[in-house]
Amino acid sequence: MKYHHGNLKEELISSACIVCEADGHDRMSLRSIAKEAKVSQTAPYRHFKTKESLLAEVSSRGFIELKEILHNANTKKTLSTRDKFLEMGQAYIEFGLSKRNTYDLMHSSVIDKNQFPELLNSAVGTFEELVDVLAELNPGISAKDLDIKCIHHWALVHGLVGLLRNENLDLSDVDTPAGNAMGLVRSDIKSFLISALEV
Amino acid sequence: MKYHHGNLKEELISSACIVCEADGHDRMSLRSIAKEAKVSQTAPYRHFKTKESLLAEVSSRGFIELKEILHNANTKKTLSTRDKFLEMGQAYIEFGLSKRNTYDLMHSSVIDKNQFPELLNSAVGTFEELVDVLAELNPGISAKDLDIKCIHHWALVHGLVGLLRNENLDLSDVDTPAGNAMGLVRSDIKSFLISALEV
DNA sequence: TAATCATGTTAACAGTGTCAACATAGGATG
DNA sequence: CATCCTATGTTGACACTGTTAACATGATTA
Repeated sequence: MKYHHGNLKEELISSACIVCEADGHDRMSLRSIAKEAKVSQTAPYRHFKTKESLLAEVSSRGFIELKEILHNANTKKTLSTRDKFLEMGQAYIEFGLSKRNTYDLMHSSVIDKNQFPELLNSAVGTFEELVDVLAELNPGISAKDLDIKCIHHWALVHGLVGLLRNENLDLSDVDTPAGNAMGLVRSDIKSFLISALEV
Repeated sequence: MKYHHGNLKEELISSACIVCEADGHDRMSLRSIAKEAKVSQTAPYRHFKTKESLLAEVSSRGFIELKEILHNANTKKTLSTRDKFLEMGQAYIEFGLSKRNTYDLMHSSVIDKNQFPELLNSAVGTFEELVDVLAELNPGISAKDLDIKCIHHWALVHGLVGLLRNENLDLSDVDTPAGNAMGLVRSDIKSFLISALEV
C-alpha cells in the first residue's frame, strides 16, 4: 500500500472527464471523484486550487478533442473543400450531441475562462480550425468578411446544437411547428447545413 | 407581526428572478432568498416542491418576457416585414446579452423542461413568434421549408448570443481572428444580421 | 363554535467545497 | 550515508447547501 498515489492528477482529470459526461458537471462532486481514486476527499487540493480549476481542465480537453475532430474532417484528402467544410459542420454537431454534458461544460459560465489561459487557448484553437477551411473555400475574401463568415457559421452550428439537444424543448415527438421542424432537421443534418450555409 | 406572509409565493419568484439575474442560477440558494423574504428556510417548500421548480418558474417568466419583446418588435406598424424581422433578431440578441444569467437559466439543463408543462408552453410560444414573421416574409413557402427556415434563423441568433456573451472566450480585446471578429459583429449587430440572414 | 387545511416554524440529516494542521515519502544537499 | 525540504498525502473541522419530519398557527368552512 503506497502512501503516494503516483499519478493522481492525471487520474483525477480523466475520472472527472468521465463523470462530467455521465452525470453533468453540476452533479459532479470533488469528493466523489476523490473517492473513486481511492484517495482522501482533500487530496485533489494538492493538484487543483479549486473545483473550478479541475473543471477547466476537463473543458480544455473537450476543446482539444473537438479541435482534433474538426481537423480530421478538414484533412480528408478525398473530399473537396466544400465537402470538407460540410463534414466539419456535421462533426461539430455530432460532438455537441454525443458529448452532451461535456459540451455543456465547455459553454457553461461556471468557469471563468479568462482565469485559465490554457483553456482559452484550446477554445481559440478550435475556432482557428474553422477559419482555415473558410479561407480556403473563399479565396480572395477580405479579412473582415472572412471573420464575419466565421462567426456566422460558428453561431449557426453552435445554435443548432443548442436547439437539437433540446436544451430548450423536447418537441421532437410533439405536434407543433417547432417539434416537427426539429425532427426534420435532426433526421438529415447534412441537407440542413447545405441549405442553411448555402455552399 | 403576521405569522402568515400573505404573498410569499409571488415574492419568492420575483426575488428569485432578481437573484438569478444578478448572481447566476447556480449561485442562488433557496435559503438566501427565503431569508430575503424574512421567512424561515423551509417556508419555500410550501409553494415549491423543489428548488428546480422555483427555477422553472423563473425560466418560464424569462421566456414570456422574451416573447413579449419579440412580439413588440413584430408589431411596430411603421416597419416593413423585413425590418420587423431584423428588429426581432436584434431584440433577441439584446435580451440574451442584457439578461445574461436569465438567458443562461432558460437554456440550462439543470431544469428538465418536460417536467414543467407551463415552462414548455412559454418556450414554444417564443418560437411561434418567429414562425409568424417568417411566414409573412415568405409568402407561399411550404410548411416544411418554413419550419426549416425557423430553425435556421433561431439557431443563428441563439448561437450568436452564445458567442457574443463570451460563453467561450473573452476575445474582444485580444488580437486574434476570433477576437477581432467578435468586436466587429458586436459593434454592428444589424449589419451582421442583414448579411447572415440574407434578407 | 369547531374542525380542517394551507401555510408557517424548528430541528435534523446527509452532502458539499474548502481550509488548517499534521504525516509521510522521496529527492536534493551536506 | 544522514539530514532536511518539499511535494503529496490524511484527518478533522467549518459553513453552507437542499430537503424531510414533526410541530404551530391562523384563516376558511361546516
